[in-house]
Amino acid sequence: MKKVTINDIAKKLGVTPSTISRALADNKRVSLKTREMVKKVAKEMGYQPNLMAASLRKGRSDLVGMIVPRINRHFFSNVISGVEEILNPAGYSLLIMQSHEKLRSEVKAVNSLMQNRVAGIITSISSETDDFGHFQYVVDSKVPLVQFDRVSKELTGAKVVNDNYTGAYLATKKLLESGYRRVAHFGGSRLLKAYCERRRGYEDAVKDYFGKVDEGLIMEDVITREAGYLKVKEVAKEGIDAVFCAGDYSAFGVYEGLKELGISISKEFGVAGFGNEPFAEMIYPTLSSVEQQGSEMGRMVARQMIDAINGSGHNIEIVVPVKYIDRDSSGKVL
Amino acid sequence: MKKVTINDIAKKLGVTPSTISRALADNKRVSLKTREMVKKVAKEMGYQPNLMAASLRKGRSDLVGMIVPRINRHFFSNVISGVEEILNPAGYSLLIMQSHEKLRSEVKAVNSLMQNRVAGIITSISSETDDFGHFQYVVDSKVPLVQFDRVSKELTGAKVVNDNYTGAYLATKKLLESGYRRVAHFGGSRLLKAYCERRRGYEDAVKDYFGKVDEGLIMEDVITREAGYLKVKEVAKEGIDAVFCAGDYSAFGVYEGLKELGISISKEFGVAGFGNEPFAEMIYPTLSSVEQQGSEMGRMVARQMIDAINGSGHNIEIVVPVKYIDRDSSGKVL
DNA sequence: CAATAATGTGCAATCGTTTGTATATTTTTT
DNA sequence: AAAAAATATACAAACGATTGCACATTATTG
Repeated sequence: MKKVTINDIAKKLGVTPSTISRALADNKRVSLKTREMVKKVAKEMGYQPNLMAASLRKGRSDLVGMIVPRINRHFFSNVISGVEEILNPAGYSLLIMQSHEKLRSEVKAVNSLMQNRVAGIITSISSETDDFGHFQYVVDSKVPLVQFDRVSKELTGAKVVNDNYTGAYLATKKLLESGYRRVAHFGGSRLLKAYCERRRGYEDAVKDYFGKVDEGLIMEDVITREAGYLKVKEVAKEGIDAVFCAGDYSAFGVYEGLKELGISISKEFGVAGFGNEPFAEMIYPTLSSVEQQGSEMGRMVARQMIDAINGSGHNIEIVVPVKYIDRDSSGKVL
Repeated sequence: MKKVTINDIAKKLGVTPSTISRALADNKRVSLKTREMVKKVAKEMGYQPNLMAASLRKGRSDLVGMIVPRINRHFFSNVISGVEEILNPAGYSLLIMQSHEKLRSEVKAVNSLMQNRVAGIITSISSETDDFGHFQYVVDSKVPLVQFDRVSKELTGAKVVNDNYTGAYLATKKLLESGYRRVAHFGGSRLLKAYCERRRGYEDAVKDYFGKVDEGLIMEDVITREAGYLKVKEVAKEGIDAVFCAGDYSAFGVYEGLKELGISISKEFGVAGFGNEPFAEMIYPTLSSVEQQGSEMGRMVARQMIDAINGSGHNIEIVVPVKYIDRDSSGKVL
């Protein structure tokens, strides 16, 4: 079963390949009659265009590359899903690679994508990345680069980020309004802007309530379940009665620590997380958290990419709203 | 900044493009000296091979297509991750599409991948798919097809599935050994083999224990959280004292139902799930479940694909072992 | 030293499209 | 009815690599 090409169709119809090509592309330069005939015959013959040939000739492909730290992370897989949702109907296919948070892998991925002559690259930068040469190369090559979540200001092109600030602000505010008085913050790495923003949201909420922030209540790099567990056991006895965690996993660690200490979550100690992992509403008590709307973010990212490919790209930072989800862990009413 | 081609390198070195091509491919027909020189200059000039041109000429690309129902499902994203882990170092890139459980999308995805002349297609069939013409077309086109998890015997090529049977058997067996006497089964669709296998595992475990199976204890299509919740409220009063669910989500629904009914999980009523979702060890009491080892499965799938691409593909079904994880929900010792 | 083999490189066609320009045909305008 | 404009199709050169075959040079052999 040999692959049928436009030349085969041309031969069968007694016209030239160029006419076939134009007919299939609905070019008005070929008569409507011919166009219909060509399409009919093409379908009959089971013609499948060879996108590689087309891309080679056109100088760009219909592939969009995407590099994320890990595919199997709730947030990232949601973004991917959203991107795909928009990109596919627009005629693009997604080439996905993961960096595993390693700069080396990221560089390799970029090269691989560039060799495939992708129409653009979407990425959320690895946490290890401190040199942006590989991405700068993308930009210099005039290949659209759209960043999301973990973005670098050093690189031009569209950026799409969550409204980490507001999410953190709202989560913290609710803890304060529920009556907790010494609300701590378990943050992430200061190197990642997302965490800085969450911290800022926390600080401003506290400031707006008390007029000042107690720096002693802020702990950095407490982002894993284990870290949350250890840290809360360390500080819970020091008069702290609530914590806003920069991630749901550390919040769950806090749950474990508190249970071990015999401290009642919600009644005696408020907790809020960030990310709204699926388990947030399944644990007891249910965990207040901030939903990141990954799919929505992915859709925005995809739209930016399409614009950029079409030459109407903007060098802007888009902030996607987040949703604070109030559950039992942050209300004293339990 | 114009893209540099092998012709540019050839011109600079005063040789022909063919020599460059061979040198870069480490062909012994060009002298070691020349090869090294070419590579050095290529690097200096920032040469990035054009994979589309190469693929066009060679008649096949280094892209592997993958179609899954949903990217953002824990299990699938793990498989993708595993596939990528093996395929990338081997020089292949992954083109991912989701079917959203729709036949139409699946067909579109297949066409899109075929047009991109992928070297092979990996897929887990949509639950809606009852016609396999699109995949048969892939097989007929001699494009390797590797199926996983949701496979069809109608299609030739490697298949990789979980040992659903054993996982279900072990989970059920543990419930019986813990002393529960009327163990029900909340299963999935009979159309999907995976669920049939889980049911079979349940049945055999019960048979081995009691000598016979009470068909009345088996409920089909109870796979969502909502369904589990409703069903357990309906049947818990009928003397049932445990349930093996074909999925963790329905198991969680069972938790909700039981809590509402005031029935103590584990002490009075045993529960086991399937899938080992992240929340399984975070809920109270922790949920016994069967881990599917998605990444491992992905790695196996990728290896099968590489074999198939290299012409040494087997038309076999590989069974990947699962891991029963015993937690509190299925022991009366709580 | 002639004949043969081995080695390294060049030539040119090819993969399947796209597209600028040319040409042939038809239609419209004056 | 001749000139101009519009329409439809053909021609041929790309795009950037790969590869069978030919050729030239050097090394090996009898």
